[in-house]
Amino acid sequence: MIQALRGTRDILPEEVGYWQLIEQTAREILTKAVYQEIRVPIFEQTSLFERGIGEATDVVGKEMYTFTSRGGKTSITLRPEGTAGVVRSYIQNKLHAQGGVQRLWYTGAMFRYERPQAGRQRQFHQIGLELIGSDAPRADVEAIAVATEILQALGLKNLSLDINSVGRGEDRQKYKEALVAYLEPYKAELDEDSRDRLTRNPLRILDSKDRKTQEIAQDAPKIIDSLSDSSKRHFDTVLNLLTDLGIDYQIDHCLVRGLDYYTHTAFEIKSNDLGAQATVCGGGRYDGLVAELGGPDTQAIGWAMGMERLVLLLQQLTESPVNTPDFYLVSRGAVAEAQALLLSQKLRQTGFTVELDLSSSAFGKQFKRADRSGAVACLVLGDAEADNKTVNLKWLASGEQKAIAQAELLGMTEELKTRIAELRQ
RNA sequence: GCGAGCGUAGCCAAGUGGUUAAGGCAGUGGUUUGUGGUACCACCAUUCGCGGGUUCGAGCCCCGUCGUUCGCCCCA
Repeated sequence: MIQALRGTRDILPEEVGYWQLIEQTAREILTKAVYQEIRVPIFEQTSLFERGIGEATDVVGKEMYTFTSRGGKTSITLRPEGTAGVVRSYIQNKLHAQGGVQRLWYTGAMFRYERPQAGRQRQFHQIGLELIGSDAPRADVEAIAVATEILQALGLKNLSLDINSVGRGEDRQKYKEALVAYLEPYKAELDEDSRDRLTRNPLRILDSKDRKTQEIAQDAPKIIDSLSDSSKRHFDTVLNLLTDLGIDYQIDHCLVRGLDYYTHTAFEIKSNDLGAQATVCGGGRYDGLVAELGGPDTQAIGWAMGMERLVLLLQQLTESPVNTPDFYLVSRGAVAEAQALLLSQKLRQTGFTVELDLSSSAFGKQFKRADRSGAVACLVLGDAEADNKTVNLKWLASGEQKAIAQAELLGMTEELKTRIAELRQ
């Protein structure tokens, strides 16, 4: 038997309602904030991610699905995240020439070669937002606010917003030096990974889960103290505006995100109800990325949410929304079955959901299936009804039924809709 | 890449070396060939992920392998 590859999975009908709910909710809120959907390719030239995300990052270093195109010349990579592709498109299509800011959002599959675990897969799905062309602190807060609105609209609880500023390039360089200077004397006591990172990517040491390393990191210099005045002012303004909007946050001095392009604001929204992979939404400002990828000097901020993780949370809260029919059509006998088929189509055209039993089996069997389908009402068509063009309308909850002309049934749409809506309560 | 747990039917499972592999859900047929939800009856794994080994005998023990889950790393 051929199975789905490790780290990929099927989203079956019983689960897909959650996905549709998330997509629909996000789409509504994003649309109200006048974000426009953008759809970009699922694979790109490898160098886009190498330059955009950073060669030293884990994502680029060991997690990308990279292959050579058939011609043998181009190195191609399945996108491991959404921002790089959107920014490439922004530059290539000269969206900056339209002036002002671009408010964009996207959704789709991302790919990273990692060991699967709870809330982590090799093919996973994100919904993300990019607000390109503003360096205003209000942009940071708008982006975060839209994220929290979506999460709130989904009814998710126990979420917390962690935020930090990683400053701009110069700030970070200065901080890196201070941090390395502080850590150097403790080198022997750090865990192995952190020792490696001392030269390669010292900021990430702050994030280590090793006990001893955490203790040492506690007293390390804070990045905030290395920020320039303007960077500090930006961060303070963002925090004040969050407070104005009533959005709670914790400053996490150790929050350093794994992609190189982040500047200034970095944030994560986490849940207590997930396993080790607790981040539901992550993002930040990326003021240097557009220029780095060959576009004009342009500031921007964005985030991405992990759809699988949202689904995990929703599953804890609600039953999967299911599509149950208004009518289940029971029929038997050649003429009756043909009429039932036609009737099902006409009912659909007037706005009902209709399931047609295709079995020709005994009425008893068909009623049993009608029950299981969760239908509100049954329409019964046998030889007798077929002869005089009637149909038996049976309300399944009460068992009440009556014969009615097919033409008449099709004319009482509003009355039926009201009745069905009542019975669905 | 590293560590730990788990693989018995479509799903949930009992079973810890000794004849025929419990049970439940779902499914199919029937009691009931023009009326469902309840009830009752029947059917539904020659086989326990796969390969090898130990043994008179293996779902059960051992080795390998594949899959899966959780964790490390990293991130959504």
